[in-house]
Amino acid sequence: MSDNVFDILKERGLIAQTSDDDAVRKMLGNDPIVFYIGFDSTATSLHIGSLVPIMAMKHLQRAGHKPIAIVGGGTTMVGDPSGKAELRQMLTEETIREYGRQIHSQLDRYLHFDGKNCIAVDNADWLLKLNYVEFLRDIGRHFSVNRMLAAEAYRQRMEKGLSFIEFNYQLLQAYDFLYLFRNYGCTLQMGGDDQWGNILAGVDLIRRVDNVKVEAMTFPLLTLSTGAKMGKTASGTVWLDAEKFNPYDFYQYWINCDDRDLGPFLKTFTFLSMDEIKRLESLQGSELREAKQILAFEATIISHGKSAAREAKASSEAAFGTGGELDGMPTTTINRSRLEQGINPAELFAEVGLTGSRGEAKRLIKQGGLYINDQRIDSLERLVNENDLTPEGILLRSGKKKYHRVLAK
RNA sequence: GGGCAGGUACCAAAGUGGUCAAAUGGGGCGGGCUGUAAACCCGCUGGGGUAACCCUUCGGAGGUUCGAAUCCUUCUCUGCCCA
Repeated sequence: MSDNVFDILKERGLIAQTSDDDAVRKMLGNDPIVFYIGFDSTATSLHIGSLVPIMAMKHLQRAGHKPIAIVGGGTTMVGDPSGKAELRQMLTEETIREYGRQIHSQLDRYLHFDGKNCIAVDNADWLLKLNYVEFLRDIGRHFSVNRMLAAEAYRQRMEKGLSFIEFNYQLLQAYDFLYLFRNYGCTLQMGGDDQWGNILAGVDLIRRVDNVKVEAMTFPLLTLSTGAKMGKTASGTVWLDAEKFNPYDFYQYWINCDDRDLGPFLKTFTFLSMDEIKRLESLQGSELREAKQILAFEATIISHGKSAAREAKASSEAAFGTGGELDGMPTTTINRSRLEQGINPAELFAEVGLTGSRGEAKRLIKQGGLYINDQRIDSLERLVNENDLTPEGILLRSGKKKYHRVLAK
């Protein structure tokens, strides 16, 4: 098999479209190139959806190419209408900066910015300085409104309405590419397939103003076999930040994936060899659990490191099988005196976040959905007290698989 | 700027003075069956309370009324048509 990273991405199903397959393959097979992906600063943390571009960047990085990550302070101020049903909430400049800082440090964990072979830039640095009229004359004139309106991304929005600010997003993203091309020699932009239009706009722009052919590549948008969008669970969005989304829960997210998603997930979210992946995919029935454990372990290592992954794995095994330590389990420590008095379980479950409210906890108790140390709570009268305290603490469970450990001090 | 139609819970969408914490569908959650999977069946789905009941919610703010998601005023946002 070829060691051209293009072929690796292709084999893993990570390529949706390119501007020119042969040209892209050739450029990736030769000397190191500079490429970029943009990340919006719309939240304090990236979520699992950003993992696809991150993995792709890592693949190219491993092959010796030089990544640039744009943390999009400038473009975020405008807001990308692609794939959005309506105008999204406008964030203040200050908020966007703060989000950008956090996202920058997260990306750093994956990519290790060194300021030279791997850098992060904020497009606010150049976009905010643009002069409006000058920009219109130099850049705006290269964009055909007719053509933009024909694009799927905008056509959808013709129904719901599209504000002028959003309509400009594409110009700014195209300009980013031009800027990076001129200042960093960046010749390839990648992104999710929903970005195809925006990315191509940049390719076109560079061809028109600098008469150079640069390239574009997009990744397929991962949807689950159930049709749902990836990355939502009962505990909310699957964030990449360990503070916002516990590594144990992260591990469980992968364990709980649908059988049908296993193969694509292994290819996309781990660096396992294709041979190994083929072996895992061929497993049948309950053996698939083993494959899911490997998926979960590998994916957790990439995002949270080896020791967190080990803890998560051990806790998962402790909760669902035999043996293993519970140390990676989300844990809350409470005052021993409260146990001595006895705690209303509804209160405790709500407090540790296993249920959204006491009312919900009570409902679940009535439905037989809450457990203490794997024993169903069968009465609203029951209190949690010292007798429930095991050497491992008290293991609370909501439903089949949401666990939380309580320690007393 | 003018005219019209709208803003209801996570989403979509009923409701047009009390019987509305608000139909229905989706989603989500719990139970059963399983493999920590899918499909399927049953149940739940604002907060507090064992309960009676209390509190908060129908774009925002005022008002009418014994009583408002429902009527009035005003503000605001969105869509459509005209300019």
